[in-house]
Amino acid sequence: MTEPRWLNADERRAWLALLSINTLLPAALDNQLHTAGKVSLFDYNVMAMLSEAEGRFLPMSQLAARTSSSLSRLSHVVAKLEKRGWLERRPHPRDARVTTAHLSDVGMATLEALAPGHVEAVRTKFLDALTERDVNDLARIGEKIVARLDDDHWILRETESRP
Amino acid sequence: MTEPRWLNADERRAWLALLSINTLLPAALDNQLHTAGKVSLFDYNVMAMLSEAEGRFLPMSQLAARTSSSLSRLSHVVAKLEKRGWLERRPHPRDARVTTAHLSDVGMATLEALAPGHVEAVRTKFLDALTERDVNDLARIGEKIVARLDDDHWILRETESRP
DNA sequence: GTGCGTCACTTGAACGCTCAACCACGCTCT
DNA sequence: AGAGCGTGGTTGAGCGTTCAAGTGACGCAC
Repeated sequence: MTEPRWLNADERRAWLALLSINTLLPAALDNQLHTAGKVSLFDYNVMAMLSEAEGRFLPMSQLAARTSSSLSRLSHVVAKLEKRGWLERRPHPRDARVTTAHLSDVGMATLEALAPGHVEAVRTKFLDALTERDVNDLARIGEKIVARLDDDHWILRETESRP
Repeated sequence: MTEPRWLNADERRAWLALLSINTLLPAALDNQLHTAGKVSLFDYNVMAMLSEAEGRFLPMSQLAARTSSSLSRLSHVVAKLEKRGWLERRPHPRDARVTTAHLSDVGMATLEALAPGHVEAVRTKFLDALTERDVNDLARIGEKIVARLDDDHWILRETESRP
């Protein structure tokens, strides 16, 4: 049983900052989205990911990967959004195990109505605090951390060349 | 109504990475703490902040600030930890409005038992992915973001010289 | 010294998330 | 063809968080 390596000053600063961001930033963005349209940040993201997909639909498991969520959490949320008429679930034609979530026209319209306020909030709460160089550094560092947590996370494949 | 400024490539990368980290990192650390001792990351942090305070106690509102949480959330959690015998609530002697949360000896012992595994997890899930320079950059950038979200957040006063 | 506004918290209900159990399907092996 | 295993997804219970409302206590004005 060897003595653990405690955090040095910079490590502690980085960790505490990340921890704070982690609770403050989602809260701030949730807040804006909730007052603008009774939607959580996660709800928004689910719809945004669908809106960017080919045909505006994705299998549940791929949608879960794109939102970094568990299938269980996603299932509950999709059920909620479906009740509001923003999404529709359909069985996959070739594989009866998979369900695909489709963004409806109403859902797309809702998303488009919410989008400007949301990106504006992302800017004012977060990006506006940073220089261009900071943003670049953060993207690089952030992706390293994501890779450590999930080495084939989809965001790592977005721009990368495939073999 | 002007056209909103959408995110450029780097901004999008930084934002998506932060969003993913935000869900994956707490989940990973929660997991480790929960299997090691039925404690959430937030529970741990509450106790850690108390352990570092003078006399191992803090008024609820200061503890809330140090954990970036609402007073309501903290109140519920402190009640839970108090039931486990790790904390104790006492009225403030001079101001009857304030309650102070005191870390008990049992709580301190629990924290010390959990700490090595926790910092190890912080390293393996997060810090080990980064170079020394990355850690430094992240600390700087992270603090800028925190400042934007809450301009007198306590972590910004830790090392800074006071007027 | 009596209102009256504010501060520091607490509470309960509604909602969201996690975890474990479950079901249905497809694939592989024999 | 059928047994067994892995995959994709759903469900319900339990717990955690948020939100709005409520309770005292302090402090300032007059």
